[in-house]
Amino acid sequence: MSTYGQFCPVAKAMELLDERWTLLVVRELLAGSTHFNELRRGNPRMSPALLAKRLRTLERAGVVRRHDDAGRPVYGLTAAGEELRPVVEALGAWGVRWIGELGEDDLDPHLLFWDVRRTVPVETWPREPTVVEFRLDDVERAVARWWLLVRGGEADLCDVDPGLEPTVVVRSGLRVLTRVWRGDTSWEHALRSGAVVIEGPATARRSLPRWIGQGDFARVPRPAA
Amino acid sequence: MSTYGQFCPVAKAMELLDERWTLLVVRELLAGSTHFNELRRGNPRMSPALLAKRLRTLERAGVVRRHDDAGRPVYGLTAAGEELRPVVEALGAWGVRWIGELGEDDLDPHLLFWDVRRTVPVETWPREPTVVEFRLDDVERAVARWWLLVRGGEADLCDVDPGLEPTVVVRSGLRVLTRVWRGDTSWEHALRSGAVVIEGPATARRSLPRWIGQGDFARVPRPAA
DNA sequence: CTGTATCCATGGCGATACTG
DNA sequence: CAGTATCGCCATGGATACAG
Repeated sequence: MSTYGQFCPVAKAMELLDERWTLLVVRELLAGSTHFNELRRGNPRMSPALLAKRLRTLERAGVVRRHDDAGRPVYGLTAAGEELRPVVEALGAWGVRWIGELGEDDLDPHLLFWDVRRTVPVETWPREPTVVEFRLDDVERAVARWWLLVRGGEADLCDVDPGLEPTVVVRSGLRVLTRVWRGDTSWEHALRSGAVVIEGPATARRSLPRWIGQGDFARVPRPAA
Repeated sequence: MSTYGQFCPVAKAMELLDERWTLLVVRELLAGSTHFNELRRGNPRMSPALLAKRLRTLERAGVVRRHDDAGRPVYGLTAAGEELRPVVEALGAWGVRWIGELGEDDLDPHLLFWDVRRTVPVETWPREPTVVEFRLDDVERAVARWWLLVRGGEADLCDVDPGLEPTVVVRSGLRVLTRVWRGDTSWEHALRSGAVVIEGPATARRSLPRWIGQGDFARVPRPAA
């Protein structure tokens, strides 16, 4: 962690927080991840060594607290860490407004559905077990099919067929689905244009946009221009 | 600018903003600096080459706009740049609350008085030209004496004797004065303890804390512990 | 005053493999 | 599952000098 040689609170904060990946680890903790491999899943391109290093730095800084739960390490935010929420929210709100273009490299089905799974409003789903199958038509076959399974108030994500008949099937391109999730476009618009197609019983088809919802920053209003 | 391979708005924002110095340049622009050397003054440890590079990156990203004013380059924030104010404010508020300890290396009289000069509430000062001399007793002589000169609604900073009789003289250590400025301690407490001493006519002595005031993040409440 | 040009050292970090 | 260990590259950025 290198220094700026400034007493300014912004500079002191950035000495810790401007290191690569640091704030994305905090974002994962704010989103509720607690175990090492959960944090890895939220940041798949981060090497485990680097994640371990960042966690220790954050712990030393008083942002993260690590404790053991029956021998298993658990990471959580301290009060100081929890107070980074406004920082992360301000960054996300700014990012969704002003960094709209996504490169091919920014698209990742695993990250998308991982985020969907943990954000999905399960309370709006039917009481009976419900399976939504996603079929991405513009990615390699190995990552083209995903299943979101909601039952008993819990959401599960599978990348292999869970063997249950899907209630609805969603056919889409990865980019479009990602843009809908970010709120760059609406479910309504994506469906009307045919970029996203939902197959299944009429009521389920109509309900699906509300079942899935959108990501945390989707409701941030966009610049007029 | 390296990438994270994530569509998350926080990640997209950080691809731009987590590069070293970037947000401190934005901070300076938010504070009103417009010329290259003003930006350097606010970040004296940044090399000019790097500042130029950051400005160009920010320009490409649509955060900074550069235009010429009678042949002289002027930098300013776009709408996107101006909207980084909440981000910088959230970072500063967090930093002043949770990164309280300042190393010796964080103390810099030039940065301190540069910040004082541009923040000072000139409207509270007397109408007649007023000079405050600062004498730092714990730094090398070359940077131990500073003069803040307010007249005609303008504040000027000198590091050499301006030749005007000072209205008040403030004697202090650099660390204490920095802590008062950041709001880590109050003027009242610093004066009562004798860590800061004000010399001059009684009315001016009593007025000085309000003349100088405190830095932008000083009023952020601190953690109870 | 507003930057460029050049050089160089460092260490950050990505990749991979491996261990308790 | 939860990390260490090791390696090596190359980009970052610090320092300095210089130019329009």
